[in-house]
Amino acid sequence: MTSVTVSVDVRDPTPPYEQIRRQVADRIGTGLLRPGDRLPPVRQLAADLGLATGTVARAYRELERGGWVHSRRGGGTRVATAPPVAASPGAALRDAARAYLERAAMLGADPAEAVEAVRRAALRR
Amino acid sequence: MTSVTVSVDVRDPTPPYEQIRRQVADRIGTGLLRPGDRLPPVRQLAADLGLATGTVARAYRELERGGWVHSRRGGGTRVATAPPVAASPGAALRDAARAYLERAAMLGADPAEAVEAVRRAALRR
DNA sequence: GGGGTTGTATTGATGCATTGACACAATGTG
DNA sequence: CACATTGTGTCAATGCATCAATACAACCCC
Repeated sequence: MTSVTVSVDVRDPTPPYEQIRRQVADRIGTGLLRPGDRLPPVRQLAADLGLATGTVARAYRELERGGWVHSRRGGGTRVATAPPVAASPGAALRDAARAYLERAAMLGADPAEAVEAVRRAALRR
Repeated sequence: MTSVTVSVDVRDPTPPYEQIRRQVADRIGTGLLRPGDRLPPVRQLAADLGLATGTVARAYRELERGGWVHSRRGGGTRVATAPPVAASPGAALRDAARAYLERAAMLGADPAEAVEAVRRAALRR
């Protein structure tokens, strides 16, 4: 039951509640967490991460405000039925590919070079 | 004189000094900023971003602590002669490709699919 | 050398994030 | 219906980030 797919880096100046918020939103946006999936109780996640329950509660509150999850007293917190972004691994892969191309362009590489770089990196595995 | 390639998002809970630190470190790591290149004076960058000079000074201090830049009173702040990471666009592109593959793997895509996704995304331009 | 530039340090004030403890409300379960 | 679970709210205390203003120190250039 190591479970939680969330971690907090205490050396990162980004507030812990925001680190949690981002990771959960990302996992929903990529479809790794799907509508209806249950998140850990605030107390449990807080204990796992070494945080106060209020901090995790803050993260869940922000996620709810963004439409990512839905919380109910006694009922726990679950991924919303209609998250704010298309949530499928396929769409996420397209997004990642597009972001990578943009990054490559910033580095002065044309699309062909970008593709080639991925091909080469894939071989190195 | 638009100049500075740095921006701060006030809605991001990440402290401004850290946002600046990351962007500058990234530009050095990608070779977009090269050893000896001059960074804006703290006062000017602070004015451009709407921050207090102390906040920018904090960012520069952290960058110096990390070996990214070197500051001298009256002499300004310049990119260090030997930044902590290999600083060339080529190396940065390889890093980006590797990171993209890792992300794709997290999304359940094998390397071949990952390459194909980039190829398709490149066509859409 | 002199004057402007630039990084650095300090101050007090303000707001936010977090902690730890506690209580309460709403839901689920036997 | 009881009881545990779970989210939520409150509280005071603590630390950090930021601001604005000021002063100082080291460097550059004419």
